[in-house]
Parts: sequence; C-alpha cells; structure tokens
Amino acid sequence: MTDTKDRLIGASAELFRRQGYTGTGVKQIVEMASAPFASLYHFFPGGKTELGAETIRWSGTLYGQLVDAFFDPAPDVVSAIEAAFAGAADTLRDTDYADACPIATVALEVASTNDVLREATAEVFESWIVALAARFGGAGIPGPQAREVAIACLSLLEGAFILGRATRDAIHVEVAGAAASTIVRSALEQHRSG
Amino acid sequence: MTDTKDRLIGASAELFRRQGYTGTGVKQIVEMASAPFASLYHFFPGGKTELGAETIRWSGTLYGQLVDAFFDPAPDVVSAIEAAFAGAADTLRDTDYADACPIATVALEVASTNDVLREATAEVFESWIVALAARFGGAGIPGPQAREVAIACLSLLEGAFILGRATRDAIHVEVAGAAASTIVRSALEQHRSG
DNA sequence: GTCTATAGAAGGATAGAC
DNA sequence: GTCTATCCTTCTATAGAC
Repeated sequence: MTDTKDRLIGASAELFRRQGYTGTGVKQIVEMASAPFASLYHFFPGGKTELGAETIRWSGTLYGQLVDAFFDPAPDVVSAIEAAFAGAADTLRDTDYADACPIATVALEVASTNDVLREATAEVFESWIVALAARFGGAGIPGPQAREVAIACLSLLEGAFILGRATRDAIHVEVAGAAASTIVRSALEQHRSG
Repeated sequence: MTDTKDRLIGASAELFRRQGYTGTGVKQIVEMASAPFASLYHFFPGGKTELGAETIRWSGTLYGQLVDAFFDPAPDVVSAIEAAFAGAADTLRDTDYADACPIATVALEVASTNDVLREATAEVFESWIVALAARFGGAGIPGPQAREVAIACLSLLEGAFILGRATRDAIHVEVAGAAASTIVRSALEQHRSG
C-alpha cells in the first residue's frame, strides 16, 4: 500500500530532527526507510521539498497530540505544563540530547531560504499555539492573554531545547519549566483578582 | 594583514545566521568575503570546521556585548530586559526576519552531528547565561536563582526567535519579552519579601 | 599569500526498462 | 511501483605554480 510513503516520512522526520534539512540527503532517507530510491519521486513528485513539507506537517500533528496527552489527565493547567517540561527534559536525556523539537532545526534553516517549507513550519507552530491557548482559555484565562501565555510557554520550551541540546544538559528545560509555571500561575491570579 | 581573515569570519557569521552551517558552502563564503579561495585554507587549516568554530565564538563575543549595551544605560534590570526584547523584535522586523540569534541555527544543526562545533555553541550560550546572571545577581537576586532567571530569559528569546522567523511576525518576541519581564519581577519580589 | 585547476565525494534529480 | 544506471551540480579540499 502506501506503507512505503509512511516510512519515507518517518525516516525523514527522524533525520531532520537530528541533522536538519540541508544536512540530510535523499539517499540517506531512502536507505533508512528501506525504500526503493525511485519511490521517493513516485510518492513525492516535488522531490525533497515536497517530502520535507509533508514531513513537517506530519511531525507537527504528531507532536501536537502531546498537548492532549499532557493536559487531559492533569488536574489543572499548571500541573500539565510542569509535567510537559519534566517529560521533555527526561526525553532529552534519554535520547542522548537528540530528541527535542522535530521541526525547530528545519524551521531556522529554511526561514530565510525556502518559503514553501517556512510556511509549513509556521503552520505547525501556529497550530500548537492555538491548541495551548485553548487549554489556558478553558482554565479561565481570557482569550488574548491565553494566547500570550501559550506563546511564552512554547518559546520557553523551544529555547530551552536549544540550550539543552548544545550543552548536553537538560537542566535548562527544567528551569524553563519552572518559569513557564510561574507565567501560567501569574496569568491565573491576574484573572481571579482583576 | 589579517584583514582577510576577519572578512572570512564576518561573511561566515552572516551566512550561517541566514542559511545555517550545512546550508552554506565555502565557495559562497569566500565570494561574499571577497577573499581568495586559497586564503580560507591558509588562515583555517582545519577547513570549514575550524572556520565555523571561530565564527561561532566571534559571534558569541559580539552578541555578548549586547548585554552591556542594554543593561548599562537601563535604570533597572526589568527595564533592561524589556528594552532588549523590544530591540530584538525591531531588528527582526527591520531585517526581513533574518537577523535573530547568530548561532541558534548552527547550534541545532550540529548538536548531534559535530562535537567540535557543538562545544563552541555550548561555550557561547554558557557565557551569555553567566553575563546575564551577573546582572540579575547585581540587582539583588541570589546567585542560584539569578542563573535560573538568566536561563529563562535566554530561552524565551531563543524560542521566540524561532517562532518569529518561521511566522514572519515579531509579535512573538514582544510577547516573550513581557513574559521575561514577569519572570524577573517575580524573582525580585520573591527576594524582597522572602 | 595568492593564483588556477582539479580531484574525489556527495548532493538532488531523471531516464528508460520491467 | 520498482529496478539500475546515470546526469549534472555542488560540495569540501588539495596540488603545484607564482
């Protein structure tokens, strides 16, 4: 079926996350996917760019589901955020500081060089912000501020991932998690008293 | 003299910031630097890697001076942080969303692929954290917490740069600046009352 | 320190048979 | 849908003259 296509996207996601987009060759992708070379251009007539765009959106959907995974079981949004950052720190350590954001590397690489891929990363980030903002809105934070809190939390996580991967020390993610907790609590209190 | 060497590093810094490390070719570097091709391997016998490492550290020192530039004239650390994020947002807009962090793209690209360059980026990030923590410490925040505030502020800035470049909207940097302001004020109050 | 030329590998992409 | 072979470009790096 289109099992081969799925494997191509999965392999791309894995390689892009570790090596970036320009640092990953199409031959390397088909090899990891155990896919015939010609299949790449069969399933993705647009070549590496089309494969890249689909991979970005696929990763975005996959990681977007983590919002539900952390917020659904949590007793409140502060606990959810704290659990999410703690989980991210653990994952970073457990994967030898490789498994952080699946699209951040690509996003920075293509931001000024490939508008098709840049838009794909922009859509993913926006979808994550919207999903987070909905959670904060549901906790009683007014809409506009809920979005700001979402942007702050995502920025903290993305930035801490950079520091953590570069220094090989997940403490940065834990510290960022505490800051995110402060931001969320501050917004909740502001709403209750104001 | 070694004017050529300086131009090679300057050109590398500019190109790395926009295209990343793997996305930038050595021929492109010497062309932008208006330098003879052979000069690259004369001044940097280690080739692209050595040039990359020196460029990362040079950019790190250059941008590290921005800490002084923002904190020296500011009446307090909160004002300094707010001015820094506002300035970053303006710069991002004014440069068509290209001029953000000079080493973040490279840091993510090499984190799992090139240990020499990874260490260079780690040193730069650590130097920025230390410089920021010293400022917060000078404002009365106890040492360990001053470092945490520094990590949070840097994470917010780096993460917001990713979102801002990807979406071509500097509002993310401004929102992150407000969050950073909250974090710093919270730490100051905690110390005064605790 | 700089020149031209080029090696040798890897990059993305395509052709044409099956 | 998959196969093998290959084209063309770009990449990093080196050789050897000046």
